Amino acid sequence: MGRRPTGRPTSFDIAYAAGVSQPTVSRALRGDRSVSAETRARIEKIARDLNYTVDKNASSLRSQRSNTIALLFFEDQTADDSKINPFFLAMLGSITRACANRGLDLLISFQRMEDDWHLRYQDANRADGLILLGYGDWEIYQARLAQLVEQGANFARWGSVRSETSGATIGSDNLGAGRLASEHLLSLGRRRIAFLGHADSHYPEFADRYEGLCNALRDTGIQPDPALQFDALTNEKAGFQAANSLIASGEPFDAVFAASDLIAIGAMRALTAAGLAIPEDVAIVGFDNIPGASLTTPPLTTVQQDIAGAGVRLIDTLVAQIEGKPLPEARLPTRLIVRGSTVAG
Amino acid sequence: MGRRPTGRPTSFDIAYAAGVSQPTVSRALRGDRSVSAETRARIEKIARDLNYTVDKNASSLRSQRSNTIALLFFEDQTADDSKINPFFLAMLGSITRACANRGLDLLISFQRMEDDWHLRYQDANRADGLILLGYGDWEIYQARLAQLVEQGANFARWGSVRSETSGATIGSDNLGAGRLASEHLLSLGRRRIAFLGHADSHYPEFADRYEGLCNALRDTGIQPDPALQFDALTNEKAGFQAANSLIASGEPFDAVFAASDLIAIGAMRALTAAGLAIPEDVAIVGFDNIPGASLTTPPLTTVQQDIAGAGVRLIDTLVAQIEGKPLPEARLPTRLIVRGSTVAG
DNA sequence: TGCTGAATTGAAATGGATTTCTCGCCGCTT
DNA sequence: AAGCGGCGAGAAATCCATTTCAATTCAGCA
Repeated sequence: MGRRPTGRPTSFDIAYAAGVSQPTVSRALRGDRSVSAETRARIEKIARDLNYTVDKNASSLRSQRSNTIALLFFEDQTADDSKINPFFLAMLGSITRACANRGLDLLISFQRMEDDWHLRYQDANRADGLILLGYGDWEIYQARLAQLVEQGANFARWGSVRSETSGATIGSDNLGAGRLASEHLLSLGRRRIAFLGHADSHYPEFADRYEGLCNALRDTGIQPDPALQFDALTNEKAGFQAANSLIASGEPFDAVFAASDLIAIGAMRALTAAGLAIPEDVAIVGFDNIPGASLTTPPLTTVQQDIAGAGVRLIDTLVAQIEGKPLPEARLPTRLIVRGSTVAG
Repeated sequence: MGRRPTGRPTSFDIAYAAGVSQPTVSRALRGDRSVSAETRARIEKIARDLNYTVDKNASSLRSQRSNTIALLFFEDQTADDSKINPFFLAMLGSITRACANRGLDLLISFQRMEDDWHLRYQDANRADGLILLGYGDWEIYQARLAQLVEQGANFARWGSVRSETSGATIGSDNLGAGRLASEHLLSLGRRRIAFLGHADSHYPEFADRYEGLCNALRDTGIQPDPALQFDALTNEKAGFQAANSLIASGEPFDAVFAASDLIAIGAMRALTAAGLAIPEDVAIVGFDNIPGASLTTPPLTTVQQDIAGAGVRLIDTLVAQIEGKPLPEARLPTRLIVRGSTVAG
């Protein structure tokens, strides 16, 4: 509730104390160059002494710029509060930091993919732009995006850089990352690499990773075997089930490339339960390098995305879009973290 | 009074279309009872048709109420973006959901304990109230809190409910939780229980957990041994070091109560490295039930805090404070999650 | 000397809602 | 019939900074 009994000082109070007009105060504090250095210094001192801060609401109202960006986060499933995808949670930290460095405020909101989140901040004009973070069925997602574009909203999203999207998209080089992980497995002599994760166009990031795997296989002279691909959404249970399907299929395999760490963790449980030794019988690689990845037995080899860079890049892109400037490079490099799930010892 | 060809519609546009005055539109859409049901219905329909939403900036400016709360998050150490305490990250989801249910927007900001975070949102009046989430040296924390109180800020914080704080505090029943974990270990026949974590007044939550341990010991007729308490901040490295100190001390021990899961995970690494079998030689209990806790070898027995409830309670408390109503119960119950680190099999 | 233009600053308009004040009107009291 | 309370709605004031436009000063220059 605003209005403390004391009442905060306004720019008029500062102006009065400094013996200038109120607009001059506004200009001085905003760093407008048309105010003489001397006057500005005086005003700034008084503002500090009086503990004055500009009223963001008034400022935003007049200038139609809020210096705030809204982060929309959404998932397919889950209504369980506490089980948010750790990868996105980590991204949150990075985005927050990036906003702080640019002097932007961050408004955050969790939604489910099915919600009409595209309307929430459409133009309630609390935010200058949107960051979209989440995953889920691409069909639904795409429809929402189209509406945002139609509304003329500024937004940047995290996702597959390849899919023909409307709007600015930032993402890891999933194709390259898939290749990276696969070449690691191939270099270990593995030849029958199973892929756990959806590989269709509804989940473009996973599809890219799968394609990276296929490319690496072909380059080694191996024909990718569709029988070794098993659908899985990104959670432990899906990974567990997918691995069981793989085992039950009877297809021979000596390695698993999981589309995410959560899938990998579930899969490891299934593999171990089936009496398979990791990494001796089956080498396994995950994706994301979530905090828990180093805690599994054996520790999980995985692909690390550049989370710290992602936040900065997303904000940079969004700001560039708002200001109508050219957008920065969309693809971020990845790094392979080799642990015990592929290399014993 | 015609509508500008460009730009979103305003309340004037709605008023014109409905043949009423502009304040009437405002009242109708806010549910003010002084507008007849019939008029309101007409206005609401037109507003929907014209895709009108109230301008939050204008609304907040005039009413001095933003329907927004700010979440301030801070830690002692770390400037590493991606390594945010998983427990607080989980809390974030819960708080977000609670805000959404109450129609509140959430502004979020990460800070370091040393920063002057208490000033940032003091009265920049974007937010009606603050939620404080973090930990760190109580001396610094307390000083900041005092300033907030002095500024007349509304806030609710997560922390130790016992310490004489100014302002509304919500927290787990750490005393009871410490007893809970300890009684579990005692029931398993363990008698030399080491505590890893600060136990002094600078870290009140940890101190409470330690005191819970001491109480449980005394009730069983055992005198708590200060030689079995080792300082540790809440991260893996500190846990690793504390456990090594414990081992090096030569004190006999058959159980470890870690003040947090991160400490416990670090400690397990140290214990295992020293050739001690978990749980045979040493049983270990953590605190928080972070996502990784079930992934350790063996899986970690831990105390689970009511995260979903915490978000709701924090928001309820904050809103109650803003509206000057009586505050809800401050202490939340905890639950023991028994896993392999205390009970084999 | 008189004129031009850059540098500062002020007065007034502006942004879009909420709040206060006022008024007409209806039904009901006395 | 005069008086009164309450309801519904409009007019105007208000919230506080930003923006536009106009005014003043002073240096530079012909």
